[in-house]
Amino acid sequence: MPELPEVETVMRGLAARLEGRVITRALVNRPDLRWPLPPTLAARLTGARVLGFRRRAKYILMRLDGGDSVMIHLGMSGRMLIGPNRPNQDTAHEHIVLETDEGWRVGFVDPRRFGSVDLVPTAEEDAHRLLADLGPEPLGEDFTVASLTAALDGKRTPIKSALLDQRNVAGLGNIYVCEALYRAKISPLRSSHTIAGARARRLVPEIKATLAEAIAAGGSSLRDYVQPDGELGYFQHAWKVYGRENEPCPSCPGGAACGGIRRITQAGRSTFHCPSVQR
DNA sequence: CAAGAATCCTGTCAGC
DNA sequence: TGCTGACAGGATTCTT
Repeated sequence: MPELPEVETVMRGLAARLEGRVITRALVNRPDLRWPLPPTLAARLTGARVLGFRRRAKYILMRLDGGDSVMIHLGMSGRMLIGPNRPNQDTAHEHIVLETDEGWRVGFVDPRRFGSVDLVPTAEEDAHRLLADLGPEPLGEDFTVASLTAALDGKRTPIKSALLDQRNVAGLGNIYVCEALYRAKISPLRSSHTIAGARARRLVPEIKATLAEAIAAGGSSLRDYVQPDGELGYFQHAWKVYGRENEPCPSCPGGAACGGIRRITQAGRSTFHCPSVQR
C-alpha cells in the first residue's frame, strides 16, 4: 500500500532503529524480487554500519559505510517488520532479514514481489536507472506551478494518468492523485495541457497539502512508527473519495445533487471522483 | 513520441 | 464451505 507518505513513514521508522547501527547478520532468502537481487547483497550488508537514510520518490536509500547505498522499493505489497530479534511467525514472504548490534530485527516482507532491492554507489544514487528519469519531489521546492505546467505542456493524456507518471512528478500513487484532484476540484478526465493557469495554481498546493497531511498523520499515529505487531509505517487515513464508490460526496450538500462518488477506470487503474464538484 | 494494454505475483473479498 | 472472478496502493515493457 505504499505511496510517498507511507514510504516516508517507513523510512523514518527504519532510520530511528538503524541509523548508526551495525548490521551483524543479513539473510537474503531468494535470488530475485521484481529484478534479480545483487548476488553480493548479503555479504555487503553484513558488518556494515548504517550511516543514514533518504527517500527519493517511493524509493528508500540506506547509506552504508564503505560507499554503497541499498535502494529499496516496496512495490504494491512490500512491508517492513521491526522488532526484537526473534523469529517472525509468518516467514512465507519474508525475503530479507537484517539483525543489528542492538538486538533488533528488520524484515522485508513482500508477497507479490513487485518490490525491488539494489545496491548503488552512494555518490551515484541519482544516476541509477530507476531514479535517473524521475520528476521533481512533490514536497520539494522544485515542484511548482511552473514546473508542472511545463511537464504537462502539449500533453493530451488525462491529468489522472499524467500525475501517476513519475517523470512528471515523483512519488504520487493512485490514492493521492484521486484525493488531490478532488481537493483541487479538477476532473481526472481533463486533458493535461488544460491544467495550466488557475487549475495548476489550485492543484500544486493541494498535492503538497494532501501528502504533508498524510505524512503528519503517519508520524503522529504511531509511537516510533512501529505498531505493536511490528508493522512499520502504515496507518488509517480518512480518504474523501478513494474507495468510496456510491457514497455521498462530502462537498455536495445532501449528497443527492451529484449522485455520489463514481468509480471509473483510466489506463487500467480505478479512479474515484465526484463529477459534480470536479470539472 | 504518446497513450493504452499487458505484465510480473499473491492475497483478499464478493457472489454464487 | 469451496469455487470463481474481480481487484489491489507500482512501474516497466510491449503494442498500437
